[in-house]
Amino acid sequence: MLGIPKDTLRYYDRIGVVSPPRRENRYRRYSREDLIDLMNIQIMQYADFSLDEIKGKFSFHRMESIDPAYCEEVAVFLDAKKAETLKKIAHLEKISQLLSAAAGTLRNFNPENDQRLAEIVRKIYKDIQKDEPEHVKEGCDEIED
Amino acid sequence: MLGIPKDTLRYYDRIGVVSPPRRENRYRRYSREDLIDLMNIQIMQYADFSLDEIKGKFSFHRMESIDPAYCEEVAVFLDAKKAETLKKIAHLEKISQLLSAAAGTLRNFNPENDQRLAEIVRKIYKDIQKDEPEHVKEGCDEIED
DNA sequence: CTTGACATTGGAGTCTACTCAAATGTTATC
DNA sequence: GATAACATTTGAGTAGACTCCAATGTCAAG
Repeated sequence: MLGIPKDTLRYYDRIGVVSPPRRENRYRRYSREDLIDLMNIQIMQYADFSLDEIKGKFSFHRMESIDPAYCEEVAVFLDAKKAETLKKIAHLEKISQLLSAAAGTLRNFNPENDQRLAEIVRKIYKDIQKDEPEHVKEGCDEIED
Repeated sequence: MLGIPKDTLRYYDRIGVVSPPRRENRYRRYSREDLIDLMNIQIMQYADFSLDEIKGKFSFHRMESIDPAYCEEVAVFLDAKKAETLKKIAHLEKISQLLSAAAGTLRNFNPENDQRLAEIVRKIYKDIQKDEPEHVKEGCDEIED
């Protein structure tokens, strides 16, 4: 119905993401609620959430009354994810620039293009190093070959 | 020197990404060229290339003269990667909208927010389905519970 | 010559989200 | 009742990029 392979449904059951009740023959029977859960999972996977993050959250439709504290908790979680997403976008935009510049330099080797590329690479290199700043700078002249 | 753990360097050697020559004692000795390769790898990993994609490419500095055909080949490869990157950005922008709308709806449950969220979700659902269109639509009313 | 701190190797483990296989159980049809 | 087409389970395999381990080799200092 949702295009989810059966092995995947069994996997979800195993890890406790969506565990439908069973009939007497032990066959799984998915209720409307379960389907809604599964659709939510599809959406959230599209939005880069891991199954672990998805687990348990977003079962509002199973609740009698809506708990505002819980809503706020989830909203905060979504905000964090959004901040992360914006960071990723910024990252990809830098990559996009890098790729353009690199292709440009490859196509014609003028110093202007080369300059531009070098600068972008330098910026990105700084970004990489600030992500893992535990290493020392010195010693870049110890090679002989 | 570059902040790459030794096990990672050995791994790169094993899979043939960067295989430095050895001394008589079989110890690896990284030349300046190797270092440049490793830096390029860091940059390319930042740009979402897999080690497999990186392998062998981008050893321009080892070449005597620059082969324009090879340059063009790599440039085309970079163009493809850029197109992919732009798609990813568009995807993440949708996600960003989704997350805002979802958080908004959670914080105050007015029909306007709800409407907006529902519409975004609908759009995304279409996107998901066009990515894997092999499943049938009918049969959404076979549940009884 | 021993000790410690490095290096080497092959092989195994990690993580995530499936995906597949083999052995067995259930159900509908002929 | 036999057979096909489903369902069930446990357990293992996949990809990618590491990461860790044990056994062993190399080297400089004391």
